[in-house]
Amino acid sequence: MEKFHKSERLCSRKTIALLFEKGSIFYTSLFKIVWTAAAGTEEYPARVAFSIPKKSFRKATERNLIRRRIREAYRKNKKILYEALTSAGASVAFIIIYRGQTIPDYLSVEHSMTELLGKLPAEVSKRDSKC
RNA sequence: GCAGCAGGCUGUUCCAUCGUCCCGUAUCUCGCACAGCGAGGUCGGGAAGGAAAGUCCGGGCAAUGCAGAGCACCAUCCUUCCUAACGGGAAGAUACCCGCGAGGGUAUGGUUAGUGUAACAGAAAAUAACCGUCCUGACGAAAACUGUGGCAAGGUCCGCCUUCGCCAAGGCUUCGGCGGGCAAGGGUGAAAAGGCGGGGUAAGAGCCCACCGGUUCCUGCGGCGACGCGGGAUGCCGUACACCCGAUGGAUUGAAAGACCAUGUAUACCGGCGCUAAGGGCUGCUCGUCCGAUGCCGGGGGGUAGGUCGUAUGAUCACGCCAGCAAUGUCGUGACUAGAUAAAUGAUGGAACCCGACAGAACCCGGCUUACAGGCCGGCUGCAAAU
Repeated sequence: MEKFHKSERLCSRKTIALLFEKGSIFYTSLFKIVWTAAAGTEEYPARVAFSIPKKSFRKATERNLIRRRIREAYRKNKKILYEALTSAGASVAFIIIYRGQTIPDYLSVEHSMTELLGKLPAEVSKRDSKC
């Protein structure tokens, strides 16, 4: 199923603040990702939040449109991430921040999203091996 | 028909699949401490705007706080009405400006009192004088004219008369600079010393007079009123803005307000001792008055994360009747119309057309302002044509 529950989203303001303080960062063509390893007690292996900077997009309608497209792309493709994470036995919390300066169409968002979701488990295992 | 004026309404639609938030006294499954609660599914219903925006006014709601006096500050300012209230709205008043017109825009408490300012231009922005105009002034120059007196020559009826003649002083004219009068005309300006005509004068001027416009006072009628239409007297009269004077209003914070539950620890709060200095107390300052840090002792409840309420039945919306020019109000009937809390409307495929503007709720209302593709409705004006 391609649902998107509340428990899959990042809801706590405290963990978001913590992420920006201590999280690891990597980039894809459209996004900046801030992530950290999670406790692993949750129902789902990942919790996510989306952010579009107010600096680039002054109008609320524009930010809404971009966030909805990103979220839709995540919802449709999250199973790639989930499979990789459950097989590795890891769980993460992360924020996707949009980097572009123009409003993207859905196809380019989806393309960049699959790139991101492939990259994130690799980053996680890379850090695990370091430690 | 074309061009325009003011106003009102509207703000892409449909189908399929997947997904988000909320609601349900619909239903199924699972868990637990099992008349219940929680999680998930299925079914049904609902899910952004006319400006949701700017946060510019006015309220509601909430917390804190409030002896008083003086001075200052800010906002508002024609009238009547509407409204919970407003700096908003409706209907009007007066003046000026724009438009052929339908109409539109701007201004508005008081002050013939006082003070200040008035860019640029202009002579001058208020004890006016550049050009101009005049000489009731003195002086100089010029040449023509005029009469008077004297001289000369000539004539003579011996009274005087005549002269392109000469001299003297004057008149008049013109010019020059000096001095003075004037506020008519010109030009400048947002604004130029009430307007216009006559008398008057050297020339002029409210200097005087008639009419007109205004000021102040008295007064009749109409209007709830701002005011309007008149009558009488007075007097000779600049404009704008600010200060000024008056009336009314002004506590602060803002839903991250605030209330509660649960959890179990920095120190709010109270009392005493001590200290009385900073500081705080309804916009600011001063006076006055009240409180009063730190420290010590005792009492005592709270930080952070989470949840519930606040939080959507309201100055609500729709329709109708009545009252009113209208804003709006009374009454009746019906409706329930987003409620999130890192924050909900999207994606994909297809179809239609005029190919979709400005733009996203965050405590809630009433306004104002700003942004905006297009479409619809009736009313009115001008022009053209027809009758």
